[in-house]
Amino acid sequence: MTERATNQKNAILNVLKDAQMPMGVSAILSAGQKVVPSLSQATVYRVLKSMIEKGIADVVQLPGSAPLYEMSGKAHHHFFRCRLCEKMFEIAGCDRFLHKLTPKGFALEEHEMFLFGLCAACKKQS
Amino acid sequence: MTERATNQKNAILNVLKDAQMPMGVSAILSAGQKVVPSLSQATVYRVLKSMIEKGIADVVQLPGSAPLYEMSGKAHHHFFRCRLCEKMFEIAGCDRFLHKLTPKGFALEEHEMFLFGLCAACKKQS
DNA sequence: ATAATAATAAGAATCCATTATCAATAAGTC
DNA sequence: GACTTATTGATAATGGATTCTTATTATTAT
Repeated sequence: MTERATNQKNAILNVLKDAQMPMGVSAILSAGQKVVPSLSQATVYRVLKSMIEKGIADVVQLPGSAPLYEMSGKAHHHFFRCRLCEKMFEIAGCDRFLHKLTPKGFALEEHEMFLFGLCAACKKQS
Repeated sequence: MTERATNQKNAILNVLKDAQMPMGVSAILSAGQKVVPSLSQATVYRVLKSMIEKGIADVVQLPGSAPLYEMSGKAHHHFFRCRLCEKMFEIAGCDRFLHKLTPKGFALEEHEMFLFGLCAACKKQS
C-alpha cells in the first residue's frame, strides 16, 4: 500500500508551518500534543526524518545544541538569537560578504553563521 | 598541596601548541600517546577542562560535531574547512561585515561562522 | 629517601539524542 | 463493515561523548 495521511503527520506539519522560528524535537512534541495528545516522541523523530528526506523540512544545526527544524523553501538565511528572550530572527544577505573573507584560490561552497546578542525589544529593557 | 606538573599535562599542552588547527579529543589523545604512551582518554578530558578553566585553551564548536580545542590567545578568527583534505584554515576580518547584517536596534554580542569548500591545493587537483 | 597526596589509567557509569522493537491502532481498499 | 498493513505509542536499546570510581603511580615538600 502507499503512504497514509495521519493526524500526527498533519499536526507536526502544522506546528512547523505556524512556527515563527526553528524548533527542536521536544518543542515540536509539546506543540503537536495540543492537537494530538497521544503524539509520541518516536513519531516526531520518524515524521521529521521523512519530511527532511522529502525536502519538506530543513535542519538547522546550532553549534553545541541539538538540531532544530523548520519548513524548507525559504530563501537562504541565518539566525540571530536573542540571549534574553531566546527568540530567533532571520538574517539575510550574507553571501556578498563571505566571498570577501574567502582566501584567494579557495572555493567557497557552503557556510554556517550564527549571531547572538540582544534583540531590539530586550535591548530597550536592559 | 598545590597543582603538580606531569608529563601528561605537558604532552597535551605541546600537542595543542604544535597543532596547525583545532583538534578533537581523540586526535589529542593519539598525538599525546606518542609522547606518553600510557595517556588515557579520561586524562585528556580532565586536562582540557582545566586548561579551559584557566583560559589556556579554547573550545571550537562546529555545528553537528564534537567540540575541538585550540590554544587561546589568538586574535578573533573563524575557520574554513576543506571538504577534501579536511584541513582547517583561519579566517579573519569578519566583524566589519557582521555588524552590517545585524538588524537595526539589535546588539550583536557574539557570533559563530564556518566556511566550507575547497582549499587552493585541493581545488587545483579537482 | 620518605611520606603525603595530587594525578593517572582503566574501565564502569552516566547522560542525551536518536533509533529499534513490537504489539496495538487506524487509514485506505474492497 | 471487514481486511490489509502502514503507522503509532511505549519503551527498550543504541551510540557517542563525557564523567565518575578506585586502585595505582608519581610529584613535591620535608
